[in-house]
Parts: sequence; structure tokens; C-alpha cells
Amino acid sequence: MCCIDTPKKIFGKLYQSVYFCGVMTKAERTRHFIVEKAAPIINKKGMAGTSINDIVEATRLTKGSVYGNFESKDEICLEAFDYLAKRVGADIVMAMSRANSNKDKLFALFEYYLAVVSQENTYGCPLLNFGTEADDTNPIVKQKVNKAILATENLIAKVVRSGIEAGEFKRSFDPETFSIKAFAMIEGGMWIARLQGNNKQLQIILDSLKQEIDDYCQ
Amino acid sequence: MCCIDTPKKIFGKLYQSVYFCGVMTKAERTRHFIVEKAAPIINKKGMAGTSINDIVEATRLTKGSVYGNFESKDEICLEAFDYLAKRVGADIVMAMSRANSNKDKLFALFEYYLAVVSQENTYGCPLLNFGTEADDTNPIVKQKVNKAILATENLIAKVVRSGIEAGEFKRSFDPETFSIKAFAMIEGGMWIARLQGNNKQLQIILDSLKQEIDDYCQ
DNA sequence: ACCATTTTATACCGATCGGTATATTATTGC
DNA sequence: GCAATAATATACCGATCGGTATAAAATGGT
Repeated sequence: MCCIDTPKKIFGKLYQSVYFCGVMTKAERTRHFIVEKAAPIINKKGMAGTSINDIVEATRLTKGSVYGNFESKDEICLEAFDYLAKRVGADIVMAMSRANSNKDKLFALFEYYLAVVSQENTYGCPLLNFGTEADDTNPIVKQKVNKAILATENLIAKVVRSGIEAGEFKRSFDPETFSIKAFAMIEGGMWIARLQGNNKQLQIILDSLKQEIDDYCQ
Repeated sequence: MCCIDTPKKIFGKLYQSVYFCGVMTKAERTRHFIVEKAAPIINKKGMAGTSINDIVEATRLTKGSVYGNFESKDEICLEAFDYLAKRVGADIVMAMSRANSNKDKLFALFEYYLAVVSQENTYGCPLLNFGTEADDTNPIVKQKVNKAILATENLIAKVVRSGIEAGEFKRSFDPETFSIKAFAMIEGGMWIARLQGNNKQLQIILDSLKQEIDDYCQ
């Protein structure tokens, strides 16, 4: 589904890299390009902490060019969150799809988070970063994060449910409780890992979740 | 230890409220007053999202007056975090001290977080708010949050440990693992509660922690 | 290859940012 | 109560903020 565009020289500047679809118009591709470059910066420095100039520098475009494709900084932030959330969601589904049993799907989810937290240029979970900033300031982002939380929890609950139906897990394994608990532990654990600068506590948290799953296996 | 100062009229403006100690100099009291007013704003809007003007308006002082007491906005943010973290810590110790058994101390901790999350003008846990913003931008705040995390976890672990020694909990109850896990769940749970606008999931998370404690009681 | 349309760069806007010099006012030690 | 000191308000600084008008340049349909 993806294709690579030849980098274009405009006014002597090299400014585009990878596009997701060749049938996009120029404007759509540039919009996507801007979001792609802005998203990690916003995830790192926050919405309030990121200036248009940061985005201009990262894209190597100009302010007029950025505002030719977006109404406002706010719109860029919204699309940046959507982009990051969609990517995380896709990566999780991908990681889980490779596992065969439902237990292994849950374990794959844990491994994904463990891998992502130590990755360079990732700057932590976008749900946590955007969520904590938005909860008292930006109701639109807040609602988007809220939906993403519920979606992730539902994903976990669904796996547990199909594990029960497949006879893999005991019937006493409560999908809703576990999904809520596991998600809170993962987000809390990733937050701690980033602040501590290591995965020690996150590892303990994920091991504890794995233990709980094993206890519910039959 | 606390005393109430008569509100002072200066240039016709009423600008001071409650001080913690009467032997403070005027400057010390004003510093404290500024921190007291700024802290909830910074906790709500973030360090980058809060302007000096926000603090000027909240204190009803002037910019020159604020900068007469602080070197920079950064210094205010640091003291605001210290103030909030210290207050949370003191409230937790207070809540726990009223309980007799170690189990009840842990339950009291949970109740504290449950109460705080629905409180007006609280704007969520300062550790989470400052921590997520600081982790990629402000190493000093990052370290402060880091220390506060460890302190809280140690507090939990200590209660579990003395519960084991008192014969209240089984020896299989691991203090370190539980404290890490419980803290991640609480922070994650509070974060979710604030975004969802209700305590439903936090309640489930805390109930799950209580269940685990009960399972380790003998 | 041309021309209408889209997209870009330049230059600029008023507002606000964090921060400061200074004069005025309040406090404090005596 | 007075002088020395501390704390405050006013006015202002350059830089940067988010955003825009406009003209030049690139794109795309024919």
C-alpha cells in the first residue's frame, strides 16, 4: 500500500520522503508529510510546548507553506494525535496477529510496549502524553484519547473473551476487569520506565501480568 | 504550626491569604504565596502552557513583583512541583496514620487517591502531570518526579513489610513487586478516571488491589 | 506546451512571551 | 519615628508567538 516518492527539490531544498499512497494529491501528501514530521515533536514537547517554528524547522518548509495546508496549530496537533494513535493501534494489531494462541497474543502486546518504551525518537505513549496535557485544557483531544483508551481496553478484553471461549482460559478470568487493570498497569509502567530511564519496573509489571494470565490458563 | 495573616491592602489591592508560619519574612511569605497560587495553575495547564501573566493574574501582583521574588518562570515551576508533591505526600501519610492495621493503611491510601481524583481544583496527580511533560524536556523536574515515585513506592513497600512482620500478611506477599504494581495501577487509574470523567474504572482497579491484599491476609 | 489552479515562499501583522531597569512604596531594625 | 533596606509597581525590552496577505513558483488537465 505504500510507495516511496522521489525527494523533490524546490527552491533548492530537499523536502519530502515517504508517502503512503501515490494517488494522493500533492496537497494531501504534503499534509501527511507535515503531520509525520510534527507528530514526534509534539509527542515529545507537548502541544503547548511545540511552536509552529519547530514544525517549520522539522519539515524544512516555510510558515506560509504550513498554513497553506493547515488552518491552525490546533489542527496539526489533532492530526498528529490521530496519526500517532492510528500507528500505535496498527502496530499492536500487527504484533498480536503474529501470535497463535490468545495467551501469546496478550504476551505479544506486552512485548510491544516493552520494545516501544526503549525506542529512540518515540518519546513515550502518545495516549499518555496527549491525555495528560489535554485533560484540563483541550476537550477535543481529551475525547480522542478517551476513545483510544476504550478501544485498547476492548482489544484486550476481546482476546481474553475468545481465550475463554476457546477453552484456553478459565471461565473465572474476567475480561473487563483484566483489560482495565492491565491497561492501567501498562500505561503506568511505561510512564515510570521513561522517568526512571530503564525498564526494571516495567519488566516487573509485565511479568506480574503474565503470571496472572498463566494462573488463569487451564 | 500554621497561622493566618490579616490580608494586606497594598495599592488598594487585597493580596495575601494564608501563611504557614508567622516568623517568615515578608519575602518568604510572598514567595510561598506565589507558589501556592501558581501551583494549581501549572498542574492544570502544564509548565509550558502556563504564562507568567497567568501567575500575575492569579496572585493579583505585578510582573515586577513576581520577578522580585523569583529568578525565572522555571524556578516557580520547580517550587510549584515541590509544593504539590510535599502536600500530596503529607496528605497520604496523614490518611495512613489514622488507620490501625497495615491492611487498613493500604486501603486508606486507595481511598485518598479515589477522593483526590474527583476533587475540584485538583487537576490530577502532580507526579503524572509534571512527569509526562518533563520526561523529554526538563531533566531537573524529571529527577524530582523520579524521586517522588520511588518515595511513594517505598512507602507502600514499607507498610507491606511491617504487615508481614506483624503476622498480618503472608510471607509470600512480596513488598517490592506489590508496591511497583500498585503504584502503576493507581497512577494509570487516576489518569483514566480524569479522562473518562468518572471513577468507574479506577474503582475496579482499586477493588482489584484490595482483593489482592485480602488474598495475602492470614 | 499552455494556462488555470494549487501550492509555495517572502514579508509582515498585532499580541504575547519571558524578563528587566527604575522609581516608588512598604517594611524593619534601632 | 527615622533611616536603611526590602519589596513592589510601572514601563519597557527584544524575541517569539500564532497567523496572514501576497506574489512567485510548481502542478495538473487538456
